[in-house]
Amino acid sequence: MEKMLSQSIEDYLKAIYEVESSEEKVSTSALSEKLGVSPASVTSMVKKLSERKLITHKRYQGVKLTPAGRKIALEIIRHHRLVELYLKEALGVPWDQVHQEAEKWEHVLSEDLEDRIDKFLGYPVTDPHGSPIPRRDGTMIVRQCDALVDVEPDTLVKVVEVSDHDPELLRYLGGIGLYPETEMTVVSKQPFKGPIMVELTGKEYPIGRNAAKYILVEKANN
Amino acid sequence: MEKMLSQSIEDYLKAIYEVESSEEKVSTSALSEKLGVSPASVTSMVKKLSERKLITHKRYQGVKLTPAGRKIALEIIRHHRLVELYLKEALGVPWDQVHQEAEKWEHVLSEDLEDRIDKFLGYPVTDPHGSPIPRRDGTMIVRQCDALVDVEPDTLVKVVEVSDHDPELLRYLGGIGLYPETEMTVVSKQPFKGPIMVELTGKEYPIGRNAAKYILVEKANN
DNA sequence: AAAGAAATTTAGACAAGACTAAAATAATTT
DNA sequence: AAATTATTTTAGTCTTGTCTAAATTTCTTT
Repeated sequence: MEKMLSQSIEDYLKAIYEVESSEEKVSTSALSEKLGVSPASVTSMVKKLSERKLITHKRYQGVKLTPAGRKIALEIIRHHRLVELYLKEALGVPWDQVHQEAEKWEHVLSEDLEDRIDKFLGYPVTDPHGSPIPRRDGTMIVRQCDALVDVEPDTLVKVVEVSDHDPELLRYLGGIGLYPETEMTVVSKQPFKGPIMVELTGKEYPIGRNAAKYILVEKANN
Repeated sequence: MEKMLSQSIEDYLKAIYEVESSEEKVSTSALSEKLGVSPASVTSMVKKLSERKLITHKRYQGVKLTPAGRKIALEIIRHHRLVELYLKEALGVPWDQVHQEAEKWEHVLSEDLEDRIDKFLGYPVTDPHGSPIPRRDGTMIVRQCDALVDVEPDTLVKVVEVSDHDPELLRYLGGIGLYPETEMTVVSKQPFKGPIMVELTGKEYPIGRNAAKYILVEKANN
């Protein structure tokens, strides 16, 4: 018996999940930033979500998802990632555009359609950016990997995941052939916070330090 | 340069278009009924739509779409019908369910995705219920046809269109093999407002008078 | 033509979710 | 430790779209 949740609530829960994944504390300001909404708005929504037992909250100390809240967040993320992959596979939408489309579609996907899409795609486990797709039961496989920016030069790595939030970065990476599963060598890290040079398909390309934070890799078994 | 319209506004414009197609006047109560909101709510939305020049309105006399309003209504209907057909063709959603899914999807379809779906489907002209799909330029082909309820017995007809609003009716019709393009013979009209008997694939089936209002047919060239 | 019924509009309230400005608390610097 | 700065919360407002109840207008009946 699914309760009907507003799109706003779904967006907040998803944002909280995502901040929880990368930061220690889920602060009001982090959510404000992420959702493009004023801090005051976050506070009032946080109050509502607490009342509904979807998060816990101690004044001035950030929020945490309850199991119920996490379940919903993962369901939305599942929708999002299935839709991303579906749009790419079935309709040929380029990988730098699927994210913004999915932001809208994730909220209108029925369970029935979710299942049909899942089946059509052959029960996939990752989306076009390499992010794991949560299962229907609210579990998700998390892989151990490193940010490209932290990898030492002269290492052969395999791309695991690329953040989907910056279309321009995705276009650049797509242009040089850098996708999840791509293997490449970290050649050097230029000094003074300069770019990281990587080699793939025989050529060298620069990747900015900031961008390299959002590219997750694992050491390839060379 | 598309103005961003709320889902409510889109729903009202679509409802007005649909009522305009079948009734003389688009009354407050008809919209109230169709949209499932109170008459008072309709009045206040009507005021807003008038101000935006999407409809014209004379107090106590119903509303009319302006060309701008009609363009938007047809765009939403185009989305709706493309999505209906797409869900059926690409994902195998049964024809009695596509309507309610499309009610949600029609509001989140980008122009780019609209084009991709249109192309995928081979630029179709009708949806799964036989309704014409408006073109991108805001035009729509309207066909001349009769309600099944008005057809004289002993006539060979071809089904043109079936209303998509009652899933149960659609399931029944699907069960007896009655779809758009199906040819059948009107055998008799039972007295005392009894059902209409039709023959298709060698068998006779009853269709209620009320249902028969929502089945549009044309005389087949026998 | 007047009375009653039906439809429409007005008036006022409410919920969701956003905002700004100001107050309260926490963190940082001196 | 006090002062300054940053973060968070409170208080109050706004917009959108809904509602109910009451008033108005139109339609129908006699």
